[in-house]
Amino acid sequence: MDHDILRLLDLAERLGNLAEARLKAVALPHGLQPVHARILLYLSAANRYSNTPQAVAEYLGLTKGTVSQSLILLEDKGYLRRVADTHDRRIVRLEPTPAGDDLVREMQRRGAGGFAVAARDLPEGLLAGLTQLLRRLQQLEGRRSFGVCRSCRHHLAEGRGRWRCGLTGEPLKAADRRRICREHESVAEGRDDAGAA
Amino acid sequence: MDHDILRLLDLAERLGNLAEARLKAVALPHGLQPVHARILLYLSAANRYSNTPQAVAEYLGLTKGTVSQSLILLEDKGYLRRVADTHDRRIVRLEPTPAGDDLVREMQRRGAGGFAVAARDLPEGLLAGLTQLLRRLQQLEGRRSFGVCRSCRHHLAEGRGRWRCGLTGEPLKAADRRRICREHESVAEGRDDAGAA
DNA sequence: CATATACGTGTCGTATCGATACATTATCGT
DNA sequence: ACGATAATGTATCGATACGACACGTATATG
Repeated sequence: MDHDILRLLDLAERLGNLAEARLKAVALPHGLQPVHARILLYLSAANRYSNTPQAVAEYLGLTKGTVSQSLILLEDKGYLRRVADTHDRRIVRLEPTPAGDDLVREMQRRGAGGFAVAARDLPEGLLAGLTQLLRRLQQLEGRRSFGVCRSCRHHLAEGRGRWRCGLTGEPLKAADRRRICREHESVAEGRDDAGAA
Repeated sequence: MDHDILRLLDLAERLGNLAEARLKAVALPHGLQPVHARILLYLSAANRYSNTPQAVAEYLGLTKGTVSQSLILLEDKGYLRRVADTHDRRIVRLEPTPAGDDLVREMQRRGAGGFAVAARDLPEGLLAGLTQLLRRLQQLEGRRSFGVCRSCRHHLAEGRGRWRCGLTGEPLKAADRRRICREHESVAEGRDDAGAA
């Protein structure tokens, strides 16, 4: 059993290497490194509570300083812009520019190209199983889970296609529910009983 | 479908990050970086055709130059030793010293510690599915698969607990069959064993 | 209202990794 | 024996990641 988890993590690392190599091939011609690509990809999927430098650092497991430098580069190249928050003036919001959105789409297209064939006929619960594993490990390490809004324990359905975030009280649009949230908490596994969802 | 593979790769990267952080915590007190730890872990699992600097570089997706420097450090610290090959004197074999084996065991123990709980009750085919995916992607990228000997198309059973490698013609001991081989090729298409070992 | 504390962000200096290019040595094919 | 090929090692260079510090803002406390 100990060996299984180790082999899983080794597989994850090697898969990650492949993904990074692919990302690099797409990003390098634009003068970007894989890290920059990952930041842009995250920001294109993050919701309005989660598009700050701090959130980027936590998501990718980097320090603020490291992220800050990458953000400067991305802004200089015109792939994202900083927007001052209106309510809390400490906070800087990061929004991909149209050029940034284009690049994200290109990376998704060329990143998936060819790979999609390889992903056919894979076991049903692969995605769900991996997600579950990641959640648990991140909880063990005291890190945020960064799940999609819809799967959060604070996500409230109010009927007739209306939803609300129980943490902030704000209403949620359909598109919001698919985005990544920094405040995400798993539904069933708030406690450490590790019960299968 | 396109999105599924992208989410899978994103999950893999994040899992890999966690694994690397854990590895770092174990390796740093010994004056080693995560990369050095991964090299040592690979060498402890590689078979006699696959314990060369070149193989390490291919397995981890690094260049020879990078690996060469890490090997110097690992040798200086006494965790591995270089052994000249008797038949082909260009080749240098890398073998963990007893101290290196100890460190590998410590990393396996402390790396799995705590994580093993998280791996309970995961879907059955998770390991096999990930292995299969990795094989296919590596084949697409023209990279070697580095599977375990037993799952290779060159692996021949001769009955009565005797096996042979169809590529080199050499007989295989039981322990050899569990090791990672650089010349590994998948059996047919897909039918890999994830090696419940 | 004044102060103290916490938080988010950005900057600078340092260490280390990873890649490219080149040099060296050994083996293999003819 | 000789050129081609392959594996390894070395040197240099760019870039990333980290840590410590500084600054402005928000929030709590009296």
